Amino acid sequence: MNYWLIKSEPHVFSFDDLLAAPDQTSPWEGIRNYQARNFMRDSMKKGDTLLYYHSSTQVPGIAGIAEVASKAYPDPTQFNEQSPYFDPKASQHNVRWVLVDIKALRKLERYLPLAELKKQSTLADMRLLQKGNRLSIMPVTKPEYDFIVKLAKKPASS
DNA sequence: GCCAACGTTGGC
DNA sequence: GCCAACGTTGGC
Repeated sequence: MNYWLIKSEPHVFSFDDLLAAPDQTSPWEGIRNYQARNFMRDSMKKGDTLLYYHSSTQVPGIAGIAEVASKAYPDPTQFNEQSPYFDPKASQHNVRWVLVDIKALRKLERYLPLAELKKQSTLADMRLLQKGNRLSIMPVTKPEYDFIVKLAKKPASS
């Protein structure tokens, strides 16, 4: 069982949107970064646990817990000229991008802002918090995951 | 295969 | 909107 953090811009697709989707499941479209793609293609397994992170928003942070609901398969938006994720260099015979389905499990007891995560010495080595990190999918260690779940159960400290 | 130019991400 | 950091592209 692996743990991952995935980033989404909430104005595009928030954790609440995922909760509201049929069966709380949705294809996770539009990943156009090779490192992130390779994680999905090579390392993600159905049933892996996901921390759902909101980026590019007023208060970035972790909103909820989801799981991988399928293995990787071709992202159909790469073939769709109408899609913002269209990739002219991709074709049915030359699949460039894959995706996995994700399923919302539950919201965290409270939203965990990035600023609060940064204050946790336990998380000092977390990939999310490293300078210049731009990956939209990144591995999370089990200790990091456990700590974050526990942190969400505590009231926010001022 | 180098690397400059350009594009994107994402916090602030 | 700014800008640092990083990724991608393409000429050579």
